[in-house]
Amino acid sequence: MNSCTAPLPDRLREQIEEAIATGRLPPGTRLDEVGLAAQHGVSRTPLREALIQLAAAGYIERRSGKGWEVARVSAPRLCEMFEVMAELEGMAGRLAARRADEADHQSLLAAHQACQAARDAGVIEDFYRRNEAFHHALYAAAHNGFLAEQAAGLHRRLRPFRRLQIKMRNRMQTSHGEHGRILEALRDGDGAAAEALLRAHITIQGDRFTDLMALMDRLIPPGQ
Amino acid sequence: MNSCTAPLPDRLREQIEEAIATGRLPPGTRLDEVGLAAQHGVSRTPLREALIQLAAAGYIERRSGKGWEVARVSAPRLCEMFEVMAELEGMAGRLAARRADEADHQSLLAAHQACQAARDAGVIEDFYRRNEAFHHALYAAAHNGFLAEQAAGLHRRLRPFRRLQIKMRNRMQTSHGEHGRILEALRDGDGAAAEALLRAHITIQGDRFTDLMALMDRLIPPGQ
DNA sequence: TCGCCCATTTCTGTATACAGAAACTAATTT
DNA sequence: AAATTAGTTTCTGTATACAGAAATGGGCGA
Repeated sequence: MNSCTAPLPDRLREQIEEAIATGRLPPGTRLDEVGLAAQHGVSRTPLREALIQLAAAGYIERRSGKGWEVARVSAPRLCEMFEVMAELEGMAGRLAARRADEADHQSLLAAHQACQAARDAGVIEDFYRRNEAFHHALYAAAHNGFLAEQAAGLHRRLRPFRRLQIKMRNRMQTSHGEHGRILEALRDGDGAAAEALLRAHITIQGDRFTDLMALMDRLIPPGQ
Repeated sequence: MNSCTAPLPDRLREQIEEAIATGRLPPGTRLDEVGLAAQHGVSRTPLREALIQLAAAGYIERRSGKGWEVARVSAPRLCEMFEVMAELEGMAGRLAARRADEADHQSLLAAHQACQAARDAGVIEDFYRRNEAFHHALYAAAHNGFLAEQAAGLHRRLRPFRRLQIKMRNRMQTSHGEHGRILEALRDGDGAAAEALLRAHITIQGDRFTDLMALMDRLIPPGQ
């Protein structure tokens, strides 16, 4: 069990983050230090470190003296986060259009084709992972390491919601089509087009907004 | 001494962050847990919590098993961070231009006039603080809480470098002038103009880039 | 004189102990 | 019967203890 060499707190953080992302720990869940520690077979010290890091990333919140709870992401808050995500993606596209080298274009194309394969196979989970890889390739192509970190972090934090989104009917189809047009713009070195396409690709609007709001109810527990 | 009611780790974090920002703990400084704990009169536990939070925010880095050290911000890295900062500021401006209400405009004007007073008095430290307040007013006017948090965090992290910048000759003058033009664009509801002005206001280019690079040498210790 | 190896020491990572605060329960009073 | 309060219990925040790893320094050998 302890064969993994990664630091203990990091592993705990990943496990808890995964539990939050998959909904096993829904928003508002109270996190008990002793309970979680016992559950993971460690003492409170490394577990606390994991919780502190999760709180710093915004996954959980600490109510002073009252313990930790999984962050409740309100609908307006979620819109705000997607709005920032759209901006970062657009920025990455704009920069990638003029900075991407041949290797970057290759990575993007490979990721795009992997998405296509998953779409054709109809395996949502595969498409979901490869879609993430596509966006990471984009961040790399922008050649701004700090932007890549920030964008990847926010992308990761929005994971559970995107997961819901992508299950919507035809979302795989339309998403893949948008990726294709983005690739074209990048190939043409058209930064403005890439930026606009990526903003639109991320932005929640119209039906997709309503869909997401409807789906959010499934994530938020009845209490409060 | 212990009259403050803020949680102990938060106070430690602020103090250490301040020490890093002011250069009392220059990049590359090794941070010793027992030493810092003794120095602050606390045990290692709350101090470790502060260090974990600082690491999460990027102020310090942990080399597994080898302790902590103040993050070395390379010149390219710094450019990347300013590039993202420029994007966030531009975004805030674009949003503020169409979302700001009368109270927001009042806050911005008040902050602007406070800057003007500090500029006329020639007190750099005052101008520095009020400049920060101006930008915070801008974030608030954008009416995106998440953006405000992200922008404020990055702004804070770039503090030491902006501090150096602002000491440059005439920087107070030009900065204040730019603020004035930004206010006009916001008043006119001209989002594109506000975005462009704020991008340019933040972006490091030309002489300012060279200035900053020259000044960075004063921050980076001789070692390595 | 330079390099290598071993012992010592320091420091990190983790576990545990303890005090104080918060939450919960139950009993008593209005 | 409902509300309030006292007692109990649980949990957080902090301190301390301990083991293992890394860094340091001295001594020995080439």
